[in-house]
Amino acid sequence: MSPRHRTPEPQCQVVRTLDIVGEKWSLLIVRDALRGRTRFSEFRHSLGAPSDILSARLASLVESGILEKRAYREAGSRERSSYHLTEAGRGLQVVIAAILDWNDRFDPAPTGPGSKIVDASDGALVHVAFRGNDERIVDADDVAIVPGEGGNWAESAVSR
Amino acid sequence: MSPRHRTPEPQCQVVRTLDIVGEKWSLLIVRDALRGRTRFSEFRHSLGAPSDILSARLASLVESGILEKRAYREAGSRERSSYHLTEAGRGLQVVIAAILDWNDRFDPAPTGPGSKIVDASDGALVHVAFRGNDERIVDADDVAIVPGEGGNWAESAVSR
DNA sequence: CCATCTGACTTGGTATTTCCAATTCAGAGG
DNA sequence: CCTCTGAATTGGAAATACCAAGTCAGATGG
Repeated sequence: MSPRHRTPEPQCQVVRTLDIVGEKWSLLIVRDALRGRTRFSEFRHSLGAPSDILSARLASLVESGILEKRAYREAGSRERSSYHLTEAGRGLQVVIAAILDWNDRFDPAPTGPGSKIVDASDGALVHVAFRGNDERIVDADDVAIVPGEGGNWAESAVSR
Repeated sequence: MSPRHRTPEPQCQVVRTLDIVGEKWSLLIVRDALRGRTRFSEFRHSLGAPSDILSARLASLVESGILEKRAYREAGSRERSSYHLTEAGRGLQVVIAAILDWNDRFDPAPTGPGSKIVDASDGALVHVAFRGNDERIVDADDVAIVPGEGGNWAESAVSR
């Protein structure tokens, strides 16, 4: 079940991240969680995912520290589990937001955007951008992705 | 082959985007393309993906306007195809960058980051952040994802 | 020309993953 | 007990990915 542990451990951040949220439904669960959903039945209804994979994905997201499992009890029901974003899970908001921005720009839904990102204080629209070490905004055309310390890009099949 | 066209067309931007780059290998191909790779053999070597699915993914990325197919000819070889990012494809750099940032922060590779994002002019590190309508940086804790015009979040299984 | 080489696909068979329906399971309540 | 409800599991069908081998087109070379 777990692509969470592989041999050897990949160094590419994209591969590492996809190992955590790259399986089908995983990122949509995170999106739903960011929308405030916490329960199995809520995810099930809003996503329409099969219950067996939903069950598996929730477990795997808990295992990788994206969600945290808590117990809750509704009056007249037995104890059940709810799933809450951890700090790491909330951190994925930027990734989701980048996806929203990208899609609005390059593949907008005819009915208009399903979600938008706003400043919680005033409701103003917010977008994702590149920021330098100071608070300066850097134009997307001026940034480049270059190898880091752990990066051997030229290697074959190891950049995974 | 094509999840590119579905019934009905999903309004959630995340679903729409995953329909384009959510299949296995797709986003890694984009990452490689951002690193400057353009040829089938280059993708094949650096990714280690099976040639049949690499072939299918390249075709599907071309079809959805992320990559553009061009012909090239190496001295002493027959004409072949190379794959270049379109504007939409280059736009995915922000998404990739957000993933890099997230992974560095919450799941860093023991050997150090495989890639980093820099300002091309001075090589300084650059990060992904939220930006308001002016050039003001908005703290991640102060942003919220809310329904847009096309968003009926409460609905069941339609938020797909 | 016919044979051979090389890189880019295809193909055929197997393994893995997802899907779906039906079932089980754990309590709560009658 | 018997039933109800929501979460999780099971078994089998379908889709997807994987792997090795084969094709195919055009260059090179006898």
